[in-house]
Amino acid sequence: MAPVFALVDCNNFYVSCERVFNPGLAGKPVVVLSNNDGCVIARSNEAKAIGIKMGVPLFMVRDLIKTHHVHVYSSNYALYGDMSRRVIEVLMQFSPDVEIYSIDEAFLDLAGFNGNLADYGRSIRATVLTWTGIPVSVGIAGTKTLAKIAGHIAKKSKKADGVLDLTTSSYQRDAALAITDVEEIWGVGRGYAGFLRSVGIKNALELRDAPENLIKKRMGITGLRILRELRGVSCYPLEQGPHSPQEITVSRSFKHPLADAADLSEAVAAYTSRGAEKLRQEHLEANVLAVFLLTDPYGKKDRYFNMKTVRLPFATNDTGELIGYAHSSFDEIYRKGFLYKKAGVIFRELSPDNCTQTSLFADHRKEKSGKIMEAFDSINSRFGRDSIRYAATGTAGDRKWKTVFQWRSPSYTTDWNQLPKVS
DNA sequence: TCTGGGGTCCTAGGACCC
DNA sequence: TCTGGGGTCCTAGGACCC
Repeated sequence: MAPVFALVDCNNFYVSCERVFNPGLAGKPVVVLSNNDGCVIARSNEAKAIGIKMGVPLFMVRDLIKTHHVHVYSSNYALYGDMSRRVIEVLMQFSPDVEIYSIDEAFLDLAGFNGNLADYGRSIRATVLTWTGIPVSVGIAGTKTLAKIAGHIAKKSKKADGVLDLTTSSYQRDAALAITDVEEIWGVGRGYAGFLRSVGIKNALELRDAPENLIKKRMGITGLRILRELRGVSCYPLEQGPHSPQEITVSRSFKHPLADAADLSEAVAAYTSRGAEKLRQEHLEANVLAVFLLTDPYGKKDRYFNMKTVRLPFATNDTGELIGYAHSSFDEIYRKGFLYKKAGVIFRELSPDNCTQTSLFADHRKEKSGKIMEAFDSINSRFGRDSIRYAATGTAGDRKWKTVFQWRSPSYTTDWNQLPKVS
């Protein structure tokens, strides 16, 4: 059976989430910002039309925002994560095989579907909108790369109105490829686009018809796969089921740079603690831990970056143990005299937390740690994150490294105290 | 004079994604 | 003054081994 993929992509997802709970934002320019309200990471169509670019630092568009009365929100990941889960739930009703690709995108396997695919796509779009309030676009094709292209056109084209099926006509498929610039192709970023343009390949149609060896030479196996997917040969199957991460990172920039080891080691402890929670959530343990520190990468002078990686004597997800190792690593890379802008912790070589055979000593240690961590997590899940935490993550009221969210909307769906009020 | 070759593992860096 | 966070995969090169 020939594969058929539908890509369902939430339009301007974070902005759409804000609009669900604040309908007054409809038709108005809206942006959502990154951590510390640093950059614009989501824009409504109106904000795009004004010329606010993706990823632009807030201070560079202050004037635009003021003159056009743009509504500004800090990011609220608790809200977006919950809305994403709701969208996925709806999609599950349309196919038993759904791959959650990112917070705002999913692939559906529609290979077994008998009927009009475009109609089915329109039904998906209408249902998601009714049940969650989130507008989506749907692209349907024989490979994931072609489905991405279909989705992209579905979103922009007035005629498509949110849904495009490229499985029915090769004429239509070629037309879609011809209007897709190389930089819009999934897997082609700035580097590859520069190369492709330098050899005269400007759009997806020209890439599809390019010689394999030319592409292979400069873009490796990745390039070859893109080319084949454009030709309709599916190279990326639907990936389903519980996926286990290869690594877990927790890192943050600081609103204001930090110099003191005391502040930085608090931040490192807090990131380690958050990372350990993620490990336990995934039922994983880390065998390797890395800590890194860096100064302002945009700064001209006194730049510093360092990372220390250590292999742990036992795989663990115990917060206290991990903080101990993280602090030793931190001590090795911290240098007095620099202004640090960011710190982070990475866990690697993750193994399942159930079946590690170690030693008698380790088994005893693990049993104790497991019970403590279980209690720790259940308290925080019941009373909110950080209801209890390790003293190493800071006890003073002013933890200088804390991320700033000046314009955060309430967590309408995940916090009893912040439910929307109807009056 | 003539100085191998292949495999594996690890790491760093590049490129890309949302 | 003010510039996010968290991932994946691939490749090249070095170390090491036989």
